[in-house]
Amino acid sequence: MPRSEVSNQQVREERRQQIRSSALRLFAENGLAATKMSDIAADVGISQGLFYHYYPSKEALFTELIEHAFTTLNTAARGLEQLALPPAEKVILAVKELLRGLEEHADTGPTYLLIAQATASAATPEAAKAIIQRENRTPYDVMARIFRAGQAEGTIKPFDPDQLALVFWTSMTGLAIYKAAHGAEFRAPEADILLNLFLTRESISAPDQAAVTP
Amino acid sequence: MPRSEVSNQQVREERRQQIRSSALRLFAENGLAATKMSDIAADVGISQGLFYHYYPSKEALFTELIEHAFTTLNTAARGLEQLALPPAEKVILAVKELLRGLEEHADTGPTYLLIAQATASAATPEAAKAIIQRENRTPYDVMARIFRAGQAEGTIKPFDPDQLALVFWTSMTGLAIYKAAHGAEFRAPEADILLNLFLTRESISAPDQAAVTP
DNA sequence: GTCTATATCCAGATAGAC
DNA sequence: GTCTATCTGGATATAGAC
Repeated sequence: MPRSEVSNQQVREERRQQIRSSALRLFAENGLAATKMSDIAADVGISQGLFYHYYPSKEALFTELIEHAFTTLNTAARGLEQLALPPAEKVILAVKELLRGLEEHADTGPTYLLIAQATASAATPEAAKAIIQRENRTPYDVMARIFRAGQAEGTIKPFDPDQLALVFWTSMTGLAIYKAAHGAEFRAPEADILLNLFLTRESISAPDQAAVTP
Repeated sequence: MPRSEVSNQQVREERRQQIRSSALRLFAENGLAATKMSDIAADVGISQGLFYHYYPSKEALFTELIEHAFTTLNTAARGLEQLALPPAEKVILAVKELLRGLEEHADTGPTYLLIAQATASAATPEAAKAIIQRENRTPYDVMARIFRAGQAEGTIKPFDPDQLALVFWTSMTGLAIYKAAHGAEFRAPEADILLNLFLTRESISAPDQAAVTP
């Protein structure tokens, strides 16, 4: 295979990546319908026509982004579950990584937002809905299992593990929305605040009483 | 004033109320751009043309809904703050009322969602943005003051009150999104789970260890 | 007040030159 | 691969009859 062909494929995939990167942020902030092709093209720095050499339609791009988002999220969730750590440590790691991602990594917030929006909206393309239907429960199930294991050890608070998982993920979604709304001003809360939701006193995260300024 | 004129005005305001009620739910679920005039008209049960006898445009309706949403929310927040109750009791009341509203009252979830979406999206009409700019901080400020007062009494956990307020409201937003996505299946989490975020052990909400099923 | 029919506009997608 | 110009469909908003 001549060098030029390899290079062409590389260039093509890079362009697609540029498009996904711009579109992820725009879709997450404004939704599918309110994001215009002209917005995406302008953000990438290409003409509107050229977009269609990389994706057949706006909906196809959106659907591919949903698939990417779930792959990222569910791979991370399953990886977390299989780490050789006690359950409470997995929760600590998850909260810290998610909050750090929200604050530092440009794609983390948009990824959750895209999923949250697409799940809630009736206007989501059918192909994307099918992916959501298939992949949606994994993060909740993984966290519920980790919470249940921690309760057996006494390190996780004795609430219904499904409800704890619900609160865990909806808190992250809520923070992602807030970040989308407030942008650069956003500072993620201390991990200890959220960890107090889940961990018992016996675990490491008791708040420091001396930190209060009356 | 003849009876018919009074009646006419009443009917007119009722119609506007019907329109707002339908539109609130549709805008909250799908966003401004993805909600078509035909959707709203069909949901209300009127023709598309008739809508324009009650509102001059889709954006004007959206803006009025944003104004209503903030009036409701901020009136409730200020009312809570002025109750003759200890701070911890205000927090308990707020969490329970919000969770109950989310589960039982059709407008509660959409109200938070509409605000969250409109705040995050660049496609929000300018008139609505102005309202958001003016009203947005009130709920956060109110909760932060209540938390601070509770910390002085030792009933609220000694974390940064602004961060506690952030977690408080973003949790509610996240739950509202989840409810929009999952509809009838949604069951709000136990208030005690969220209250554990805020209240110290000295307050009433220690989890019941016996409730765990190992 | 209410509907049907229609004008206008704009966004998604295509065609064809370079 | 990339752009400009254009087609087409559909959504907002208006006009006019009842």
